[in-house]
Amino acid sequence: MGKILPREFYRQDTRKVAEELLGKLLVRSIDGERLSGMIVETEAYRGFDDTASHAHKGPTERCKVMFGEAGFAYIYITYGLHNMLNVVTEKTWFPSAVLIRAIEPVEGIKMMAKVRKVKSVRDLTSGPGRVTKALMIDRELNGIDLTSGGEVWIEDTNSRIASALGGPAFRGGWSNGYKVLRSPRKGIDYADKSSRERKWRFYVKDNKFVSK
DNA sequence: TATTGGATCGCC
DNA sequence: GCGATCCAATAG
Repeated sequence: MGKILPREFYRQDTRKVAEELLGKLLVRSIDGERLSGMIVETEAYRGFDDTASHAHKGPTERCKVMFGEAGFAYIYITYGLHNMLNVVTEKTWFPSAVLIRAIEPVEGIKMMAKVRKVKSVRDLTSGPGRVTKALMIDRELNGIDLTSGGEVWIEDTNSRIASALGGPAFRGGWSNGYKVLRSPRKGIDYADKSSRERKWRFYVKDNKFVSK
């Protein structure tokens, strides 16, 4: 079993956390069963001058978790139907979080498929709304601690990769390492120019679970 | 209190 | 390409 990432990890610069989360294992414990996947795509939302961030004008009822302690979950609904999972980063009162946009399924793939009702494995978790649906994460879990090993947490993956090598989820090159690419963030046309231009989306090159 | 528009997805 | 779907944010 991998080691649960401690609060110190989340207290680092949001862009560093976003990049370092790639390759880590996102775990959902449900009825004693593990559902999990490797994180392959993230986005950083950071500070008062980032007009793409919900929190740039200050705390509101929805986004107040982003102003709290690092290592907690910020979960909200967008477009009236999709739950988005973020991890809070950096210092208290500095609004910052990383959006988990895609994972590569590792454990509990059958259960994910049951919940998602899609044809291909690729469609299970290749987008932020798909990730939360597959892992049965919704805003009931907003504000939970991600460092205490309760319902949701993130693990180091070294031992996990070893045990999973050769498994179906790993065809495609995890055993050979991976390259990180970055780009502007998605779906933020409403933000100002400098915010739109920031390359705060991080993803694993050539991984098929990265969203389109 | 009313209006508006999303950190998307899935089907046409 | 477009409709779904509903809540938070803002304006009045």
